[in-house]
Amino acid sequence: MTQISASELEVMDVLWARPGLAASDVHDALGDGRDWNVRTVKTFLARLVEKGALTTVEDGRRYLYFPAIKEDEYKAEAATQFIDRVFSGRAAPLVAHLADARGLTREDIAELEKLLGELKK
Amino acid sequence: MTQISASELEVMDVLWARPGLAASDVHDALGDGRDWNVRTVKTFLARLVEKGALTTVEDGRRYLYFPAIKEDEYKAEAATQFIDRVFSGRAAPLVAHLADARGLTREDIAELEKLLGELKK
DNA sequence: TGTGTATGACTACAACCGTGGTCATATTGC
DNA sequence: GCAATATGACCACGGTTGTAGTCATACACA
Repeated sequence: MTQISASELEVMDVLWARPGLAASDVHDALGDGRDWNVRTVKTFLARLVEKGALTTVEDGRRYLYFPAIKEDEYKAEAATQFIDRVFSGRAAPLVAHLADARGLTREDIAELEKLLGELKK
Repeated sequence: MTQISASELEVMDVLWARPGLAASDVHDALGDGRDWNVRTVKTFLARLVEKGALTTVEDGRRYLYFPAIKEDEYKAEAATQFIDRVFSGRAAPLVAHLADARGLTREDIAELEKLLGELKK
């Protein structure tokens, strides 16, 4: 439902992993490869609050940020939307494309098999 | 690579299925549920040409549109990007989410199993 | 032969996105 | 106590996207 951009999602990932960070902590946590200006990160945080994806708790003169939506639910929804949009709702072709495009690892395959085994029950 | 929006992708889908349509034919083919104004469709077509996703052939005083990129290649790339963006590059969690979110059909599961069988070879 | 209609070229415009600047203020380290 | 720094509030700006409008022209039919 809530439309979250790619960059915003990176911010969400940080906060799903460690809820309750302040803006500068999020900035630090993004560190690797992502050298956004702190203000850029703050813009994303503000937009995520506007969109209802984060909530804030005041902590002195700053805010702590908490996810307002569940990671699993958001990602399941995103996956569904993506498959609908690109693969007309069919999951199998997606997996086939992945296999083609990047070669699933032996572990991926094992994991998928295990999953399918469970699904059959 | 080429950035194609969700709406533009619907147009591409029409032309991947039936290359060489004119703008008004694309408009008609979209019909179901999609009641974009013809001009809107033309805007998408023009943008797709700009982006190098379509090429045109003159046909009297109108254009026929042809895909300039392959459906399979584009979708494989899109799938890879999506998984990287949302699932840190791991395919299995995606399938798990799908199973959760929408319930894969028995056919989906069978198809995936067949696929995995082939991949193991 | 004049008028509606299809078509392409160009234009518009608001919302969203990536990116960060400005300004006022609060805090902290010397 | 004062200067550097951190923080939030607000603003900016160009690119993309969804959604068409306008204009000139070309054909098709009455």
